Amino acid sequence: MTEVSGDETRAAIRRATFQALRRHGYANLSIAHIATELGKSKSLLYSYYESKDDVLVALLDHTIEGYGSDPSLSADTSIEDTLKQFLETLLVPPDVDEESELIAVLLELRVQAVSDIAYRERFTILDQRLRITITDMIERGIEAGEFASVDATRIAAHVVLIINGMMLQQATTAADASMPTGPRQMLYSYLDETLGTNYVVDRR
Amino acid sequence: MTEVSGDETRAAIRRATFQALRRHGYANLSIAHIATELGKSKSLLYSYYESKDDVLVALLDHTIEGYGSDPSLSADTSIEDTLKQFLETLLVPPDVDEESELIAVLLELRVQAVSDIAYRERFTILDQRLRITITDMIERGIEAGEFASVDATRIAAHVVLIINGMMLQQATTAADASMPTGPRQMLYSYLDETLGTNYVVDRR
DNA sequence: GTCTATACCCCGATAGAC
DNA sequence: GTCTATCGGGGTATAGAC
Repeated sequence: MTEVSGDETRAAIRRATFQALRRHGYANLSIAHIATELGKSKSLLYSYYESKDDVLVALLDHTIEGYGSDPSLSADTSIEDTLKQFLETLLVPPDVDEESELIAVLLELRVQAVSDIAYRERFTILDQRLRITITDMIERGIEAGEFASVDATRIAAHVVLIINGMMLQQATTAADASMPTGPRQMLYSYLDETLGTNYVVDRR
Repeated sequence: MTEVSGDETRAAIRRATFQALRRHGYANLSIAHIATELGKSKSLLYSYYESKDDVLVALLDHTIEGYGSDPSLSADTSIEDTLKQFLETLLVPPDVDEESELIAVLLELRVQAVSDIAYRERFTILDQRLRITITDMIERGIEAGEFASVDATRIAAHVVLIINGMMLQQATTAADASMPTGPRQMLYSYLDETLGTNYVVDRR
Protein backbone atom coordinates (compact mmCIF):
# COMPACT_ATOMS: atom_id res chain seq x y z
CA MET A 1 0.00 0.00 0.00
CA THR A 2 1.20 3.47 -0.79
CA GLU A 3 -0.11 4.79 2.50
CA VAL A 4 1.99 2.43 4.55
CA SER A 5 5.08 3.36 2.61
CA GLY A 6 4.18 7.01 3.08
CA ASP A 7 3.85 6.50 6.79
CA GLU A 8 7.16 4.75 6.94
CA THR A 9 8.81 7.62 5.11
CA ARG A 10 7.22 10.07 7.52
CA ALA A 11 8.56 8.04 10.41
CA ALA A 12 12.00 8.06 8.82
CA ILE A 13 11.78 11.83 8.42
CA ARG A 14 10.88 12.19 12.09
CA ARG A 15 13.84 10.08 13.11
CA ALA A 16 16.13 12.08 10.83
CA THR A 17 14.77 15.33 12.25
CA PHE A 18 15.40 14.06 15.76
CA GLN A 19 18.99 13.16 14.94
CA ALA A 20 19.58 16.44 13.13
CA LEU A 21 18.25 18.30 16.16
CA ARG A 22 20.67 16.45 18.39
CA ARG A 23 23.61 17.12 16.14
CA HIS A 24 23.00 20.77 15.29
CA GLY A 25 20.58 22.11 17.90
CA TYR A 26 17.34 23.88 17.15
CA ALA A 27 19.02 27.18 16.30
CA ASN A 28 21.12 25.67 13.52
CA LEU A 29 18.65 23.13 12.27
CA SER A 30 18.10 23.30 8.52
CA ILE A 31 16.19 21.31 5.95
CA ALA A 32 19.52 20.37 4.43
CA HIS A 33 20.67 18.86 7.73
CA ILE A 34 17.52 16.78 8.01
CA ALA A 35 17.85 15.60 4.43
CA THR A 36 21.47 14.61 4.99
CA GLU A 37 20.49 12.66 8.11
CA LEU A 38 17.73 11.02 6.09
CA GLY A 39 20.07 10.19 3.22
CA LYS A 40 17.68 11.70 0.71
CA SER A 41 17.31 15.02 -1.08
CA LYS A 42 15.89 18.17 0.50
CA SER A 43 12.96 18.44 -1.84
CA LEU A 44 11.68 15.04 -0.81
CA LEU A 45 10.68 16.49 2.54
CA TYR A 46 8.22 18.79 0.79
CA SER A 47 6.41 15.79 -0.65
CA TYR A 48 5.49 14.81 2.88
CA TYR A 49 5.34 18.07 4.78
CA GLU A 50 4.35 21.54 3.76
CA SER A 51 7.11 23.43 5.48
CA LYS A 52 10.00 23.12 7.87
CA ASP A 53 7.73 24.17 10.70
CA ASP A 54 5.32 21.42 9.72
CA VAL A 55 8.11 18.86 10.07
CA LEU A 56 9.04 20.11 13.52
CA VAL A 57 5.46 20.14 14.79
CA ALA A 58 4.97 16.60 13.49
CA LEU A 59 8.03 15.51 15.44
CA LEU A 60 6.75 17.24 18.54
CA ASP A 61 3.30 15.69 18.29
CA HIS A 62 4.69 12.24 17.78
CA THR A 63 7.14 12.63 20.64
CA ILE A 64 4.68 13.77 23.27
CA GLU A 65 1.98 11.39 22.07
CA GLY A 66 3.19 8.47 24.12
CA TYR A 67 5.18 10.53 26.59
CA GLY A 68 3.78 10.46 30.10
CA SER A 69 1.04 7.93 29.49
CA ASP A 70 0.17 5.65 32.35
CA PRO A 71 2.23 2.45 32.18
CA SER A 72 -0.74 0.60 33.79
CA LEU A 73 1.10 -2.35 35.17
CA SER A 74 -0.41 -5.65 36.18
CA ALA A 75 -2.64 -5.64 39.24
CA ASP A 76 -0.17 -7.41 41.49
CA THR A 77 2.38 -4.61 41.26
CA SER A 78 2.34 -2.17 44.15
CA ILE A 79 1.25 1.38 43.39
CA GLU A 80 4.52 2.61 44.76
CA ASP A 81 6.41 0.59 42.16
CA THR A 82 4.06 1.71 39.43
CA LEU A 83 4.59 5.35 40.31
CA LYS A 84 8.30 4.86 40.58
CA GLN A 85 8.50 3.13 37.23
CA PHE A 86 6.36 5.84 35.66
CA LEU A 87 8.65 8.59 36.88
CA GLU A 88 11.65 6.66 35.63
CA THR A 89 10.24 6.51 32.12
CA LEU A 90 9.82 10.28 32.24
CA LEU A 91 13.35 10.95 33.31
CA VAL A 92 15.16 8.24 31.42
CA PRO A 93 12.73 7.54 28.60
CA PRO A 94 12.85 4.28 26.68
CA ASP A 95 15.40 4.52 23.92
CA VAL A 96 14.08 6.41 20.95
CA ASP A 97 17.01 5.33 18.89
CA GLU A 98 20.40 4.50 20.15
CA GLU A 99 21.05 7.30 22.57
CA SER A 100 18.32 8.56 24.80
CA GLU A 101 18.79 12.27 24.35
CA LEU A 102 15.08 12.78 24.15
CA ILE A 103 15.04 15.14 27.10
CA ALA A 104 17.41 17.58 25.42
CA VAL A 105 15.36 17.56 22.23
CA LEU A 106 12.11 17.88 24.12
CA LEU A 107 13.52 20.85 26.00
CA GLU A 108 14.71 22.59 22.86
CA LEU A 109 11.27 22.15 21.34
CA ARG A 110 9.60 23.26 24.54
CA VAL A 111 11.40 26.56 24.67
CA GLN A 112 9.95 27.47 21.31
CA ALA A 113 6.72 27.81 23.27
CA VAL A 114 8.08 31.09 24.61
CA SER A 115 7.26 32.71 21.27
CA ASP A 116 5.11 30.12 19.49
CA ILE A 117 1.51 29.54 20.52
CA ALA A 118 1.24 26.14 18.83
CA TYR A 119 4.07 24.83 20.97
CA ARG A 120 2.69 26.48 24.09
CA GLU A 121 -0.65 24.74 23.75
CA ARG A 122 0.96 21.36 23.41
CA PHE A 123 3.16 21.69 26.46
CA THR A 124 0.33 23.11 28.53
CA ILE A 125 -1.64 19.95 27.76
CA LEU A 126 1.38 17.73 28.35
CA ASP A 127 1.95 19.11 31.83
CA GLN A 128 -1.74 18.88 32.56
CA ARG A 129 -1.82 15.23 31.50
CA LEU A 130 1.19 14.48 33.66
CA ARG A 131 -0.41 16.09 36.70
CA ILE A 132 -3.63 14.17 36.22
CA THR A 133 -1.88 10.83 35.79
CA ILE A 134 0.22 11.34 38.89
CA THR A 135 -2.75 12.60 40.89
CA ASP A 136 -4.64 9.43 40.02
CA MET A 137 -1.78 7.23 41.06
CA ILE A 138 -1.39 8.96 44.40
CA GLU A 139 -5.10 8.77 45.08
CA ARG A 140 -5.12 5.08 44.30
CA GLY A 141 -2.20 4.68 46.66
CA ILE A 142 -4.06 6.49 49.40
CA GLU A 143 -7.17 4.38 48.93
CA ALA A 144 -5.09 1.25 49.03
CA GLY A 145 -3.59 2.43 52.30
CA GLU A 146 -0.14 2.46 50.77
CA PHE A 147 0.36 6.22 51.02
CA ALA A 148 -0.37 8.72 53.73
CA SER A 149 -3.54 10.75 53.32
CA VAL A 150 -2.23 13.78 51.44
CA ASP A 151 -3.53 16.36 48.99
CA ALA A 152 -2.88 14.37 45.84
CA THR A 153 -3.47 17.26 43.44
CA ARG A 154 -1.00 19.49 45.21
CA ILE A 155 1.67 16.82 45.47
CA ALA A 156 1.27 15.91 41.81
CA ALA A 157 1.68 19.54 40.75
CA HIS A 158 4.80 19.72 42.89
CA VAL A 159 6.20 16.55 41.34
CA VAL A 160 5.67 17.88 37.82
CA LEU A 161 7.40 21.08 38.86
CA ILE A 162 10.37 19.08 40.09
CA ILE A 163 10.46 16.95 36.95
CA ASN A 164 10.56 20.04 34.77
CA GLY A 165 13.30 21.51 36.91
CA MET A 166 15.27 18.30 36.61
CA MET A 167 14.97 18.27 32.85
CA LEU A 168 16.14 21.86 32.61
CA GLN A 169 19.09 21.30 34.92
CA GLN A 170 20.05 18.00 33.40
CA ALA A 171 20.12 19.39 29.87
CA THR A 172 21.71 22.77 30.56
CA THR A 173 24.26 22.29 33.33
CA ALA A 174 27.34 20.15 33.70
CA ALA A 175 27.62 17.52 36.37
CA ASP A 176 28.18 19.42 39.56
CA ALA A 177 30.07 18.12 42.54
CA SER A 178 28.39 20.72 44.74
CA MET A 179 25.09 18.89 44.41
CA PRO A 180 24.32 17.06 47.64
CA THR A 181 22.79 14.19 45.73
CA GLY A 182 21.53 13.35 42.28
CA PRO A 183 18.30 15.09 41.32
CA ARG A 184 16.52 11.79 41.00
CA GLN A 185 17.29 10.93 44.59
CA MET A 186 15.91 14.31 45.57
CA LEU A 187 12.61 13.57 43.88
CA TYR A 188 12.36 10.19 45.57
CA SER A 189 13.27 11.55 48.97
CA TYR A 190 10.55 14.13 48.58
CA LEU A 191 7.99 11.48 47.72
CA ASP A 192 9.26 9.30 50.51
CA GLU A 193 8.81 12.04 53.08
CA THR A 194 5.51 13.24 51.68
CA LEU A 195 3.78 9.97 50.97
CA GLY A 196 5.31 8.07 53.84
CA THR A 197 6.80 5.41 51.60
CA ASN A 198 10.39 4.39 51.23
CA TYR A 199 11.74 4.62 47.73
CA VAL A 200 14.82 2.63 46.93
CA VAL A 201 16.56 3.88 43.85
CA ASP A 202 19.09 2.16 41.67
CA ARG A 203 22.06 4.49 41.52
CA ARG A 204 23.65 5.61 38.29
CA MET B 1 36.50 59.81 28.24
CA THR B 2 36.06 57.61 25.20
CA GLU B 3 35.94 54.53 27.36
CA VAL B 4 32.93 55.73 29.27
CA SER B 5 31.10 56.52 26.09
CA GLY B 6 32.06 53.12 24.79
CA ASP B 7 30.69 51.48 27.90
CA GLU B 8 27.48 53.40 27.54
CA THR B 9 27.12 52.26 23.95
CA ARG B 10 27.78 48.71 25.02
CA ALA B 11 25.09 49.01 27.64
CA ALA B 12 22.71 50.40 25.03
CA ILE B 13 23.52 47.47 22.77
CA ARG B 14 22.76 45.04 25.60
CA ARG B 15 19.42 46.69 26.22
CA ALA B 16 18.62 46.64 22.51
CA THR B 17 19.59 42.98 22.32
CA PHE B 18 17.34 42.21 25.26
CA GLN B 19 14.38 43.94 23.65
CA ALA B 20 15.04 42.33 20.28
CA LEU B 21 15.15 38.94 21.98
CA ARG B 22 11.79 39.60 23.55
CA ARG B 23 10.23 40.72 20.32
CA HIS B 24 11.59 38.09 17.96
CA GLY B 25 12.77 35.20 20.12
CA TYR B 26 16.20 33.64 20.01
CA ALA B 27 15.49 31.62 16.86
CA ASN B 28 14.64 34.71 14.79
CA LEU B 29 17.07 37.12 16.35
CA SER B 30 19.27 38.91 13.82
CA ILE B 31 21.84 41.68 13.89
CA ALA B 32 19.39 43.76 11.89
CA HIS B 33 16.75 43.41 14.62
CA ILE B 34 19.16 44.48 17.30
CA ALA B 35 20.30 47.47 15.24
CA THR B 36 16.71 48.53 14.65
CA GLU B 37 16.01 48.32 18.37
CA LEU B 38 19.14 50.32 19.00
CA GLY B 39 18.21 52.94 16.40
CA LYS B 40 21.62 52.67 14.78
CA SER B 41 23.12 50.82 11.84
CA LYS B 42 24.03 47.15 11.82
CA SER B 43 27.71 47.69 11.24
CA LEU B 44 28.03 49.75 14.38
CA LEU B 45 27.61 46.60 16.42
CA TYR B 46 30.82 45.23 14.93
CA SER B 47 32.74 48.19 16.29
CA TYR B 48 31.89 46.99 19.78
CA TYR B 49 31.59 43.26 19.44
CA GLU B 50 33.35 40.77 17.22
CA SER B 51 30.34 38.73 16.26
CA LYS B 52 26.69 38.13 16.93
CA ASP B 53 27.61 35.39 19.34
CA ASP B 54 29.86 37.82 21.16
CA VAL B 55 26.92 40.18 21.65
CA LEU B 56 24.73 37.42 23.04
CA VAL B 57 27.35 36.16 25.46
CA ALA B 58 27.94 39.71 26.68
CA LEU B 59 24.22 40.05 27.37
CA LEU B 60 24.20 36.74 29.20
CA ASP B 61 27.20 37.62 31.35
CA HIS B 62 25.76 40.97 32.28
CA THR B 63 22.37 39.49 33.06
CA ILE B 64 23.53 36.72 35.37
CA GLU B 65 26.12 38.94 36.99
CA GLY B 66 23.74 40.44 39.48
CA TYR B 67 21.14 37.71 39.24
CA GLY B 68 20.80 35.67 42.41
CA SER B 69 23.18 37.68 44.55
CA ASP B 70 22.36 37.91 48.22
CA PRO B 71 20.19 40.94 48.93
CA SER B 72 21.85 41.17 52.39
CA LEU B 73 19.20 43.14 54.18
CA SER B 74 19.63 45.09 57.35
CA ALA B 75 20.26 43.14 60.51
CA ASP B 76 16.84 43.74 62.00
CA THR B 77 15.05 41.91 59.18
CA SER B 78 14.16 38.33 59.96
CA ILE B 79 15.93 35.66 57.96
CA GLU B 80 12.58 34.36 56.85
CA ASP B 81 11.78 37.70 55.26
CA THR B 82 15.22 37.92 53.70
CA LEU B 83 14.86 34.50 52.13
CA LYS B 84 11.38 35.30 50.98
CA GLN B 85 12.45 38.56 49.42
CA PHE B 86 15.40 36.86 47.78
CA LEU B 87 13.20 34.25 46.14
CA GLU B 88 10.82 36.95 44.97
CA THR B 89 13.59 38.78 43.17
CA LEU B 90 14.45 35.53 41.40
CA LEU B 91 10.92 34.90 40.23
CA VAL B 92 9.81 38.46 39.60
CA PRO B 93 13.13 40.17 39.02
CA PRO B 94 13.51 43.92 39.40
CA ASP B 95 12.49 45.60 36.17
CA VAL B 96 15.24 45.49 33.60
CA ASP B 97 13.41 47.93 31.48
CA GLU B 98 9.71 48.39 31.35
CA GLU B 99 8.44 44.86 31.24
CA SER B 100 10.06 42.25 33.36
CA GLU B 101 10.26 39.45 30.84
CA LEU B 102 13.71 38.58 32.00
CA ILE B 103 12.73 35.02 32.82
CA ALA B 104 11.70 34.25 29.26
CA VAL B 105 14.93 35.73 27.89
CA LEU B 106 17.03 33.95 30.47
CA LEU B 107 15.34 30.67 29.58
CA GLU B 108 15.90 31.13 25.86
CA LEU B 109 19.55 31.82 26.53
CA ARG B 110 19.80 28.91 28.92
CA VAL B 111 18.58 26.38 26.43
CA GLN B 112 21.49 27.25 24.17
CA ALA B 113 23.51 25.43 26.80
CA VAL B 114 22.16 22.18 25.38
CA SER B 115 24.57 22.52 22.45
CA ASP B 116 26.92 25.33 23.53
CA ILE B 117 29.59 24.72 26.14
CA ALA B 118 30.12 28.41 26.91
CA TYR B 119 26.49 28.74 27.94
CA ARG B 120 26.56 25.50 29.88
CA GLU B 121 29.46 26.63 32.01
CA ARG B 122 27.72 29.84 32.91
CA PHE B 123 24.47 28.24 33.97
CA THR B 124 26.26 25.55 35.92
CA ILE B 125 27.92 28.29 37.94
CA LEU B 126 24.68 30.25 38.25
CA ASP B 127 22.82 27.30 39.75
CA GLN B 128 25.75 26.58 42.00
CA ARG B 129 25.79 30.16 43.28
CA LEU B 130 22.08 30.05 43.91
CA ARG B 131 22.36 26.84 45.92
CA ILE B 132 25.16 28.23 48.02
CA THR B 133 23.35 31.48 48.74
CA ILE B 134 20.18 29.68 49.78
CA THR B 135 22.09 27.14 51.82
CA ASP B 136 23.74 29.97 53.74
CA MET B 137 20.43 31.64 54.45
CA ILE B 138 18.86 28.44 55.72
CA GLU B 139 21.84 27.71 57.93
CA ARG B 140 21.69 31.19 59.38
CA GLY B 141 18.00 30.65 60.02
CA ILE B 142 18.69 27.41 61.80
CA GLU B 143 21.40 28.97 63.96
CA ALA B 144 19.05 31.81 64.85
CA GLY B 145 16.46 29.27 65.88
CA GLU B 146 14.09 30.56 63.27
CA PHE B 147 14.05 27.38 61.19
CA ALA B 148 13.83 23.75 62.09
CA SER B 149 17.11 21.84 62.08
CA VAL B 150 17.16 20.53 58.53
CA ASP B 151 19.75 19.54 55.94
CA ALA B 152 20.29 23.00 54.47
CA THR B 153 22.27 21.81 51.46
CA ARG B 154 19.61 19.35 50.44
CA ILE B 155 16.75 21.80 50.90
CA ALA B 156 18.59 24.46 48.94
CA ALA B 157 19.18 22.10 46.02
CA HIS B 158 15.50 21.23 46.12
CA VAL B 159 14.51 24.89 46.10
CA VAL B 160 16.71 25.62 43.08
CA LEU B 161 15.14 22.64 41.33
CA ILE B 162 11.69 24.06 42.01
CA ILE B 163 12.69 27.54 40.85
CA ASN B 164 14.00 26.17 37.57
CA GLY B 165 10.84 24.17 37.12
CA MET B 166 8.76 27.28 37.76
CA MET B 167 10.69 29.30 35.21
CA LEU B 168 10.25 26.61 32.60
CA GLN B 169 6.55 26.21 33.26
CA GLN B 170 5.88 29.91 33.53
CA ALA B 171 7.56 30.68 30.23
CA THR B 172 6.33 27.72 28.19
CA THR B 173 2.79 26.95 29.31
CA ALA B 174 -0.43 28.93 29.37
CA ALA B 175 -2.23 29.70 32.60
CA ASP B 176 -3.84 26.47 33.63
CA ALA B 177 -7.00 26.16 35.64
CA SER B 178 -6.10 22.59 36.53
CA MET B 179 -3.31 23.87 38.73
CA PRO B 180 -4.31 23.54 42.37
CA THR B 181 -2.50 26.76 43.24
CA GLY B 182 0.04 29.15 41.77
CA PRO B 183 3.55 27.77 41.57
CA ARG B 184 4.82 30.46 43.91
CA GLN B 185 2.45 29.32 46.61
CA MET B 186 3.72 25.81 46.10
CA LEU B 187 7.28 26.88 46.73
CA TYR B 188 6.30 28.75 49.87
CA SER B 189 4.19 25.88 51.18
CA TYR B 190 7.13 23.59 50.67
CA LEU B 191 9.42 25.89 52.62
CA ASP B 192 6.77 26.35 55.26
CA GLU B 193 6.42 22.63 55.80
CA THR B 194 10.12 21.93 55.58
CA LEU B 195 11.54 24.78 57.62
CA GLY B 196 8.66 25.02 60.06
CA THR B 197 7.97 28.64 59.25
CA ASN B 198 4.80 30.17 57.98
CA TYR B 199 5.16 32.04 54.76
CA VAL B 200 2.49 34.55 53.93
CA VAL B 201 2.43 35.42 50.29
CA ASP B 202 0.90 38.39 48.61
CA ARG B 203 -1.39 36.91 45.98
CA ARG B 204 -1.28 38.02 42.38
C1' DG C 1 31.77 56.92 15.97
C1' DT C 2 28.68 56.15 12.67
C1' DC C 3 27.14 55.53 8.10
C1' DT C 4 26.18 53.24 3.16
C1' DA C 5 27.20 49.77 0.17
C1' DT C 6 28.25 45.37 -0.74
C1' DA C 7 30.37 40.63 -0.72
C1' DC C 8 29.24 36.20 0.11
C1' DC C 9 26.83 32.46 1.90
C1' DC C 10 23.13 29.58 3.30
C1' DC C 11 18.30 28.94 3.80
C1' DG C 12 13.48 27.62 2.64
C1' DA C 13 10.79 26.54 -1.00
C1' DT C 14 9.49 25.48 -6.00
C1' DA C 15 9.81 23.70 -10.92
C1' DG C 16 10.14 20.18 -13.61
C1' DA C 17 12.70 15.87 -15.30
C1' DC C 18 12.89 10.88 -14.61
C1' DG D 1 8.76 8.78 -5.17
C1' DT D 2 12.88 10.87 -5.76
C1' DC D 3 16.04 13.69 -8.05
C1' DT D 4 18.76 18.15 -9.87
C1' DA D 5 18.62 22.86 -10.59
C1' DT D 6 17.43 27.15 -9.28
C1' DC D 7 15.03 31.38 -7.42
C1' DG D 8 14.46 34.88 -4.10
C1' DG D 9 15.49 36.51 0.21
C1' DG D 10 17.80 37.39 4.39
C1' DG D 11 21.75 36.35 7.15
C1' DT D 12 26.62 37.74 9.01
C1' DA D 13 30.36 40.31 8.37
C1' DT D 14 33.56 43.74 5.99
C1' DA D 15 35.26 47.90 3.23
C1' DG D 16 35.62 52.31 3.05
C1' DA D 17 33.58 57.17 3.13
C1' DC D 18 32.33 60.91 6.28
